[in-house]
Amino acid sequence: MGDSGGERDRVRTLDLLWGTRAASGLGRKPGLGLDQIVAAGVAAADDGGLDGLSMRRVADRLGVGAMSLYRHVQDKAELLDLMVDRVLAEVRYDHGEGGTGSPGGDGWRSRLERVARANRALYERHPWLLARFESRPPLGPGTIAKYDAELRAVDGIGLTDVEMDLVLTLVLGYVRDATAGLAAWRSLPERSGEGDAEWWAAHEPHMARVLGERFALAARVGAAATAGYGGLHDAERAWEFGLSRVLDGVESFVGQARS
Amino acid sequence: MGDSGGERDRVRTLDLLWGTRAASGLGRKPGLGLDQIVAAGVAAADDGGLDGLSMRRVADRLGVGAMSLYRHVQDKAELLDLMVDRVLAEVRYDHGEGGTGSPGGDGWRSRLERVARANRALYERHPWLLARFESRPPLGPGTIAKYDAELRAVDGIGLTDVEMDLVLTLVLGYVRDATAGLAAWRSLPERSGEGDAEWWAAHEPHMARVLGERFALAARVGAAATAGYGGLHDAERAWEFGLSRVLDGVESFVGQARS
DNA sequence: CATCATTTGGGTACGGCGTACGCAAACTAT
DNA sequence: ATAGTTTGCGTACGCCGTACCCAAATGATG
Repeated sequence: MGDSGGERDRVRTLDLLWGTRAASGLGRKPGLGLDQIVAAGVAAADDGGLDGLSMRRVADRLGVGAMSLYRHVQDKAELLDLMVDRVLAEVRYDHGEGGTGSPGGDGWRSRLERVARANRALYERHPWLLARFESRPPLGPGTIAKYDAELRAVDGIGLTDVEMDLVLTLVLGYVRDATAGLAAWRSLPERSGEGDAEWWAAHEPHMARVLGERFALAARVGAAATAGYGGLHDAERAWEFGLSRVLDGVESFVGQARS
Repeated sequence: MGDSGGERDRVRTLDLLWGTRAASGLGRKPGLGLDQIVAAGVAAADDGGLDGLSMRRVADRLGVGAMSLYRHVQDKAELLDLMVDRVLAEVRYDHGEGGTGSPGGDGWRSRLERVARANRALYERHPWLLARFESRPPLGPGTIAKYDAELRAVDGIGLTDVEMDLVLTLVLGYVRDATAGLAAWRSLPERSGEGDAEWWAAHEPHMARVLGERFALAARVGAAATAGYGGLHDAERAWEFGLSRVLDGVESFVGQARS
């Protein structure tokens, strides 16, 4: 989503993120603050999605002209970067130290699980974050604070620094993908106005023809997977299943890394 | 990426996908085929990305007017759905039956790994697929053929139908997310024209201030994670690490499901 | 062959987008 | 009072998806 062809100043974006501006004091006083713009952007994206987010719409929300935003922001892409860092700052943890286990710290699994669920909640609060996955936003205070807090979940359990990062990347990646799957599944019936039953009814004639021929396995498993408990419940089950599996994979790794 | 607010006929899209059209034979002969349009769309997206994909551009590639496409396709969104199904049809497998292990079939892990690598190759051939993750496209022949072939990797190893689907969803989800991470990491220096060194140089002054204060852990681990072997090699390592971890998680599940 | 119904190709146009450019207003320093 | 600097924003340009409509091409019917 498109910052391709971008030639904008990344260092200036960092200054914006960390609040390091010159602010010479001269000239007309700004009646419009960067924080308000970013907040309006987040609000606009929260209801309306990334598609509904336009510079004019953000400006309307603030009661200013569209071009006024460009006095504080270089690009729409830069505004999006600032928005990301702002919502990442919302995440808070307070996993102190131990959890279930011994004082050496064996509650890492429950801590990682808490990290996963917090991230899922974040994505559900701001679904447009899911569509920003392909660009690596600059490291702002919100991004780093979140990273720092989440590293604490896997700190001191016998992993090297690189391994801690690898584990965290894996878990966060799983959460993003699984949450995207949940959101897509949830938005499907609402978009076409059909329930799950009608959706399958529309697909069935095509499935039936193909069932006895080449794709018998797909037809059988697909039916079982979606018709089992009803669409939404199934997506929830997939979330729990995947999370357990990922944590199992981490657990076997942590076990042998400690050896 | 917007098909929000879509009210288009999904059944007609299915007919297009499976080649079930009326084709009354009357009227002017079509000088433009649906296949050519979809192929041109894929080609346009391959070089230029999803941002660069516009109806006018696809039409130019075919030497026709932009509005001519709408005789064969309802929407841009429908064209995208057709494009997705077409590229999914590219994936081919020939995992016969056994692999490394006993005739009962214990080569599932290598088969799943082959599935994962094939999907990564697919995403690298068509990076725009990564940005289409949030919409669940209709089940066309390419989608189902791929699903069927991939289910074969986990068929007959003691899992229920639902569990087979869950495992496959988990692995494919990991591949998508990890590949997106690789792509984002790769595109970062090319976008700003900087190498990894300059990127860190730009971030360093801000990191330094924060290092001793609140986010010491993040600063230490972040530096270790990215500076270890150089950016790109690290991303490759993250891919292998995550894949092994996911497969480990599946393995422990398969083991206890067989009990 | 003439006529009509039907289907395809595509030109024009509309509303929305990101944003380059330039000017008027507001403010500080002199 | 004047100059210099910064902010707000109106206008305009080139993109985009696509609604609408008409001309060209073809099969069916007389």
